[in-house]
Amino acid sequence: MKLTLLALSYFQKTAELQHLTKAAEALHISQPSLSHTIKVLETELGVPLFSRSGRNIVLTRYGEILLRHTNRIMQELNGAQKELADTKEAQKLTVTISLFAASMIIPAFLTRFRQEHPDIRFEILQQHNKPGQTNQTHVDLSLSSSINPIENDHSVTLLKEDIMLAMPDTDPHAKRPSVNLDEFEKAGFISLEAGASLRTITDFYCRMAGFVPHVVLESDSPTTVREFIRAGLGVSFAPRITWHGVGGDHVALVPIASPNCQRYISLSWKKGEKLSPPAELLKNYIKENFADFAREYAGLPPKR
Amino acid sequence: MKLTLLALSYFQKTAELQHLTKAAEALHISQPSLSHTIKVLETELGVPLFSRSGRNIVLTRYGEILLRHTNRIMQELNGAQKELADTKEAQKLTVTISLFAASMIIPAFLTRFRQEHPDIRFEILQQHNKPGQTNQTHVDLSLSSSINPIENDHSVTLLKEDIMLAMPDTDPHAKRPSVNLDEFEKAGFISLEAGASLRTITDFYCRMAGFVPHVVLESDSPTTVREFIRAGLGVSFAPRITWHGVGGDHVALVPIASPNCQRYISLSWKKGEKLSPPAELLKNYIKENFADFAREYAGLPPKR
DNA sequence: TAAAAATACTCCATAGGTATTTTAT
DNA sequence: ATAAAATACCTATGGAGTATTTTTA
Repeated sequence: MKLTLLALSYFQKTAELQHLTKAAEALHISQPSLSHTIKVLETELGVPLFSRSGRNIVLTRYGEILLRHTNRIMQELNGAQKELADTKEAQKLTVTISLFAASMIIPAFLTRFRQEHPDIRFEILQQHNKPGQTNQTHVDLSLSSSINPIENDHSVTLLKEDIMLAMPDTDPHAKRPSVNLDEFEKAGFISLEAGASLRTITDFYCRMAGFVPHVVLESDSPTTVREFIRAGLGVSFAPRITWHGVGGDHVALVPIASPNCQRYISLSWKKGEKLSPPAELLKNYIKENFADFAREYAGLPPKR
Repeated sequence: MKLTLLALSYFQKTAELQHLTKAAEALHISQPSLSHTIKVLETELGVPLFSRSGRNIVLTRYGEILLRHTNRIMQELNGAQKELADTKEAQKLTVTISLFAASMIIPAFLTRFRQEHPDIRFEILQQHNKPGQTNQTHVDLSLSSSINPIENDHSVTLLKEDIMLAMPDTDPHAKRPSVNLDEFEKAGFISLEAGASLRTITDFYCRMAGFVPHVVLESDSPTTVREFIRAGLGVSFAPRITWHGVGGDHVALVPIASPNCQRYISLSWKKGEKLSPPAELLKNYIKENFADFAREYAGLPPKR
């Protein structure tokens, strides 16, 4: 295939003007060059596209056929370039956020942010640790949790929260002011899938209490977990603030006296690379407002 | 514009397989070459098309956009090539005929030919001597008329016919067995446009008779001419055989005694170049059958 | 004769190749 | 250790140029 878009666009212009010299001028190339390119195109297609009519040239029937298709091809090509440019432009206003924690609370939080910056768009990624898909897409910000606070040049700790136990209000422990984790060695746990950030933390606390939790069901949504608890399927760890939705009718939240179960929610951003303006904006907004927003969301008073 | 169809087709294949090495193999080029071509394409468009996912590659959102458009472009391109090939094929079965004479009789004649060769198609050109349009299209056969018979390596004379005068049957000359042309020195003539083959011949005969015809109206269709004669607008030269349609109700055809007015219809074909099989077929068919067909058409007995 | 297209040649940008390195399983 | 992509560097084809010739109004 020797066909090129260049040759086709030259052909298109030449067909429009039906005049080699003028077309060459309009295309900013020399007349012999255009003449040659057209000839190559004709040889390649095996049909004459133009025929001389006196001093000038006119399209042959083949030329007319090719012109129709060429017009559509060029239109398609321009459409592609325009769509790419538009998408690229839109992407500049998009902040990509990777969520390893606090996924319940984030939609409401971002909704509040959007009231101040309605032109900024978000892209939320939650499909972590999926095999074979080392999520390549560049990520501006990410929210995660850990046992100890994180503080470095590309991360900041936003919030410390206690991890409680959620259980049916029919459970013998439900009325107690607090429980010890080792009392639940034999209990069935409903928890996040292995590898998730909270799961790693709670597994650690269970090991501290001297057992490996017996997981009866894995789910990644607090609302779903609540339904299972209510149905009596088991108990679940419940971060006091960000999983506030777990509590409610027939589900009791009990503090854990020992070990001292807590986690830290932290925000990280791209290291080295400079954040886009909208991402920088959102980063600062999260730093300043996330903790208060979360406590308010959980019905607690603002801290400090 | 550095975009090439080649690069797009490579991209298309690579997108389909999401695998550089396999795509390179399928495209019969080396992997580094393909890698490079894709990179150039990405630079040209200013967006990443693929991103690495572990060992392999996956389309980015930009890649998906481009792929949609590329598929349409390639489809359009294949459509163009197919349509050109089909047209070229059809053209092989088309005979192009240029008519300078006998245009009235030709449709009926070709209809008879088509009964024997229904797959052959015709292209009839009649717009002669149009300024600026030296009809470029290649012509297989042409029919023309002249005062003297033509016989050479690319022409043959088909028919000799008398040229008569057509006039309203109310004209004083209409009942005469024959007339002399000089009697019509003052008459109004209806004739073909200047430059037409018959017009050139009749102008010559008028000059022989000592006058320049006073043309009141030009028309190129015998049926139209007949209507004008019937309306009393003037008289007209009428070749006895090929213009047979001129005679009829209220229009008389009178032989010309002096000068001896006649013309020869001849067939010419491309000189030097070989005729296509259908054109050769039609050439021979015309040579053998045109004269008899014309005489029959004119209600005359076959000659010789 | 002059305007247009075609031809002849020269040059260089780029598609394509081979060899090698980097990246990730 | 191996499969895949990326990089480095070299080669050669074809697109573009200038100069010239051919065609035709």
